[in-house]
Amino acid sequence: MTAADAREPLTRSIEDYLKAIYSLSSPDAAAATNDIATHLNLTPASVSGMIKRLSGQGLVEHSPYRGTRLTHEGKLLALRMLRRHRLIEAYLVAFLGYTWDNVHEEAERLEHAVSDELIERMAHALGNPRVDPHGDPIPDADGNIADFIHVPLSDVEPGETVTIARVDSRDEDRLRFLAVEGLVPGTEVAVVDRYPYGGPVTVRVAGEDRMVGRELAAIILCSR
Amino acid sequence: MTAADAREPLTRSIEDYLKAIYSLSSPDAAAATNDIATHLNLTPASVSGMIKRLSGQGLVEHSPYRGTRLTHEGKLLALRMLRRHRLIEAYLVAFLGYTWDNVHEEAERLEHAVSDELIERMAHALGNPRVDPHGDPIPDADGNIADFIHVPLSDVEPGETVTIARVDSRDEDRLRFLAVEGLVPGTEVAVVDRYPYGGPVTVRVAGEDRMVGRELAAIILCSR
DNA sequence: TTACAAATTTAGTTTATCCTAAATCTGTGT
DNA sequence: ACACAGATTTAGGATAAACTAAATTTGTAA
Repeated sequence: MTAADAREPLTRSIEDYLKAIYSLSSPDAAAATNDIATHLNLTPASVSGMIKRLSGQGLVEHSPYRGTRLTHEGKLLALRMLRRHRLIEAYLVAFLGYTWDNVHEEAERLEHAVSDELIERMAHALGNPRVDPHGDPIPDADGNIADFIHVPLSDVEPGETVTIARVDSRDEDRLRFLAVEGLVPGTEVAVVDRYPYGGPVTVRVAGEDRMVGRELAAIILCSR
Repeated sequence: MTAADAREPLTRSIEDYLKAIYSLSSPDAAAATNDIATHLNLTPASVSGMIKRLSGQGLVEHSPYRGTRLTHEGKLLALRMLRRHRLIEAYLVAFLGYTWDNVHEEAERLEHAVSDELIERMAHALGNPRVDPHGDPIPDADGNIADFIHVPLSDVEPGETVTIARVDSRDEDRLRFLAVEGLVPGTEVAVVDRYPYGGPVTVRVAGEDRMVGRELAAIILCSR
């Protein structure tokens, strides 16, 4: 049984549920109904109803009151959506003048409308990138996704030099601010100092010292 | 009252109805319910119901049993969809390796998902083309559409030389055949002979004589 | 002019997806 | 051990957009 088997058509709504459940569950924890509802801006009651249907379609496993996790098939479909979303973002930034702070919404709509063929053509035009403009890994067409190990900038010890690999936020204001500060994936930063108790981190970027608040430092993921 | 005024959100289905009514009506003739149904692959009863709703939204005018035509606002929205569809087709062919015979379906889905911003970015990347890969005129962002005057190849007199401007078909097989024969927009053809009673037309293309059946000749629109 | 076939509309359902309100479960703190 | 807050599910609707079947209108052919 693979994701390519015959199955009822995926609606936009189902695709969104699968993505949400993917991002809210982990190998050890199932996704909570309430969290899914918050993530999708729906009421918990609506989510309960839909999960019953997804479960009937074999896309999720649901233990009442305990949470929901994706089946293998559901996970493949979720990864397919992730691939679409991230490739679309990469394409829009590379070829159509979008910036990393304004691609999310566009990709959110397009990911439901593009064909597999178009996605693969975009991937080809981009040279099969491994990450999107935020540094998020792009699953391959078979649903394999790289599992990079990153450290939040807020956890890097003073004295260390790291490279920004990924920024974990879709908030337009934060992303614009980070771009202005030069804190984007690929940039090398040296941690100069770190104030205790949630204080800011001082980093040296392109020869200049900058202070980065803990809230931001926590979403800037780095590789050593 | 312009199309930019506050109005309920356009659903995919409404957008499709507006396009269908646009293409099935003319200044003098309203679109027939049955024809809309055929065009959209729905039952006439469904169309009747939806037309009532569109009428309530001020997008169409409906005289029961006599047909439906677009209001000014409805027409602007239909032209907006046409612009989207045709620019998407042009973009996919120019930048992503699509061919004129396989872009239609992809554009049909994307046209409902793209933002105005993306459309204008694609238009810019293309250099604001006036026609799509089939030679269909692309409305501008204000809803103005060129009204080219063309002659079907089947009506061109032997001895005349014309340029193919537009091909009025979305059928993949026909389009592929025409591409192989070199009968695409921009090509100059000389009509050598024309057999009576619906017989084929003989044309000279790129130094070679070809026979074109009337069915095809009728959808090949030419300018003199 | 009438009678009928074709076109259209109305009436009544269906399915997907959402909602609110009410009922039920679960784990934690005393 | 148990009571309660918070999480979840169930029950009962609403709306959008289809459908089928039945009723109605229209134009045309005899």
